Amino acid sequence: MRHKSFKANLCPVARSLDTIGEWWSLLIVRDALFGIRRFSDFQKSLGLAKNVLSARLKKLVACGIMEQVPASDGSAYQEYALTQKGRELLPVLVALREWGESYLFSRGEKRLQVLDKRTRKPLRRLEVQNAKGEILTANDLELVTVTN
Amino acid sequence: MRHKSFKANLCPVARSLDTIGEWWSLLIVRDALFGIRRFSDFQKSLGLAKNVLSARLKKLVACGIMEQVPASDGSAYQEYALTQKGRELLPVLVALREWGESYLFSRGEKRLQVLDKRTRKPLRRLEVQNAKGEILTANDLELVTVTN
DNA sequence: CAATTCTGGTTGCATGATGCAACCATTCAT
DNA sequence: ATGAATGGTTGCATCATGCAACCAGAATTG
Repeated sequence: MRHKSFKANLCPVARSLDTIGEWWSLLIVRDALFGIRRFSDFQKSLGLAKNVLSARLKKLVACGIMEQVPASDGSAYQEYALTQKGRELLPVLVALREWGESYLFSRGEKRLQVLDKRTRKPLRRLEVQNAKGEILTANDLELVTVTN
Repeated sequence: MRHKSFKANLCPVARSLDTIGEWWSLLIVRDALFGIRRFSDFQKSLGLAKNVLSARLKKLVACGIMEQVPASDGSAYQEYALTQKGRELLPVLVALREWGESYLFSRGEKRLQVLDKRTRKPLRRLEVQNAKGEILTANDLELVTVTN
């Protein structure tokens, strides 16, 4: 059943999910952020069906999140690289990672963690803040309709 | 076709998506963060099929993201409220919102924006930072396997 | 109090999404 | 030249989603 479209939705969350909310899309972006570029490498890393991978990559290219570029090894193949639009999904992936780390692993359970490459230290935790840097919860927020 | 399970995945992103990556789940959490509690209000706000809403709410309760509580108006009905685990999805929703605001609306197009209720000002933008507060890109990150 | 409406679901079914496996054309390596 | 690697496409079965109808209990209205 075709998903309901949020393309015309006033809410940016809904529009984001319309673009990257399908099963597998964010995992493809995650892998691309960590350097995967080849069709077969995405397929091997994720273990998804090639027909679905093909469809997802096509959509990510069509949405401007990824682009196809000549292979970096000089061969005749093409690779998939994130655009700036795609790279700016990093906070989404990091937020998902932090929530998952906090709540979806048992103590002592093996997991993949992200570190700052240079310092080998964990990242500072993402916090929702106001303009002055005060940490906010959902209760501190309101929704308004704007046209900027 | 049943989605591949990421329950045993070492990556927290994959585990998060296993829990909240189904179509509609994050929009339900978004609405709950902004105060919706009743089955019919979720259904009206989102416009999704009642059978899917019912299944999603059941899963969110089973995963400990939401709980069923007596209705706040004293009637015999139940409401759905986010747990702390659910409320801590706020940065995920804010990150999705920011990306969507940046890339999925045309200039001048009407949209819903989140403001700090007290100051009426937009939020500070989420940034991926290291422990010292330096802003990082994906190129500055590495993945390691840990057991903490 | 009875009738009607509201609420929170459950059920049946059709369409599209995902998973699996096979197939195929081009490119690369030996 | 041959076989392997690469990047897909295709066919089909199983599940996910959307739609609409149905239903039981609670609440509201006259």
